[in-house]
Amino acid sequence: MEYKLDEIDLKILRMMQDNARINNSELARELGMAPSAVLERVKKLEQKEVLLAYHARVNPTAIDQKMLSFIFIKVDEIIGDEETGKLLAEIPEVLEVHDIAGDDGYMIKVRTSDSLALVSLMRNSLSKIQGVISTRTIIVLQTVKEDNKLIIPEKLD
Amino acid sequence: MEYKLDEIDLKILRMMQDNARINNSELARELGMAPSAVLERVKKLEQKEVLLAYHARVNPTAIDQKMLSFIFIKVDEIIGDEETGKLLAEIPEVLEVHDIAGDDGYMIKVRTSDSLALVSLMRNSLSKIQGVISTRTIIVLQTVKEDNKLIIPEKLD
DNA sequence: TAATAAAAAGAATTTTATTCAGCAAACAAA
DNA sequence: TTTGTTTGCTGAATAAAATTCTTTTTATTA
Repeated sequence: MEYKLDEIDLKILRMMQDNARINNSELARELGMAPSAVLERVKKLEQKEVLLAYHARVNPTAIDQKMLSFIFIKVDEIIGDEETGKLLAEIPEVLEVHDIAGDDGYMIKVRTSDSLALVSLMRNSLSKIQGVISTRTIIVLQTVKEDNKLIIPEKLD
Repeated sequence: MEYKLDEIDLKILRMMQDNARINNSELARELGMAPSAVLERVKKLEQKEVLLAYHARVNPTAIDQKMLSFIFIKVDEIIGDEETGKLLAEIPEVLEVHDIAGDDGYMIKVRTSDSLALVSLMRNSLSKIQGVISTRTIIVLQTVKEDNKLIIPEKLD
């Protein structure tokens, strides 16, 4: 399942990360390669799960999801901790689920329309999940940056 | 600058969020509309900043960015707090910067290759930013979910 | 070095993007 | 209501891109 990325692959990743809707011909032009060759590389990158998905980033305020919060969730270790994470991930308002070090268990990222919706999510969804002992909520007042663009190196050794 | 989204817009957003590389003809087919009409809508959504960007999601492990952490950053309130957020956002390893409630100041999301790189980032970049008083780091052991897909409603009132 | 495999180029064909004219519904103002 | 205006759609024409396949080149390795 190993796959070594060369400079061309990394360039492709960089361009696709910046603009996932760039067309194949444009990619090929920028790389100085034939479109067919580039297409093959892209398909291979998808197949090897280097390129995981292409997402449009939607403005949350435009669809009335003005509230962002992070919630630390302490989990009963005796209950299946693995399972708890999966259940959290199934909640649509939950955008991210991270298993964290320390005794907190999980940290999740949640978007809701407002604080009322957050409270009802916690009451109706979170608290019903097996193994959830307690929660601590961090309220985001303002987001300064939120592109999840990774640093793509020039080359990998 | 207001813009009310109808059901068709919301369908477009949903499809684009799921697969940003869907082509315009396919969109049109699914919507039962002419490609030209759909194209116009997409352009308008971009122009109105409802569609903010299109990102390829790259597998972090494939490019050797195995470590994920969140850092709480306490900021001297007397120094320009606004400014501090911007400076944090400029660090490429910093994927997200959130201004949070309470006395912590900011919470940032950081990806590095390993813990060494994290430490050096904190020493070389974070600590040099004006106004940063202290930091508290949360280490992510494992990520269960990390698509930042919002809930797109059927309709908006 | 010859054989084999992998990657790229190039060409042909299908599909898509893009532009634009024309039409109809919605809207606003008189 | 009437008129003029705007908005959003269709449909057609053309340019551009995607996709497939064959050939060629480059790398790999036995």
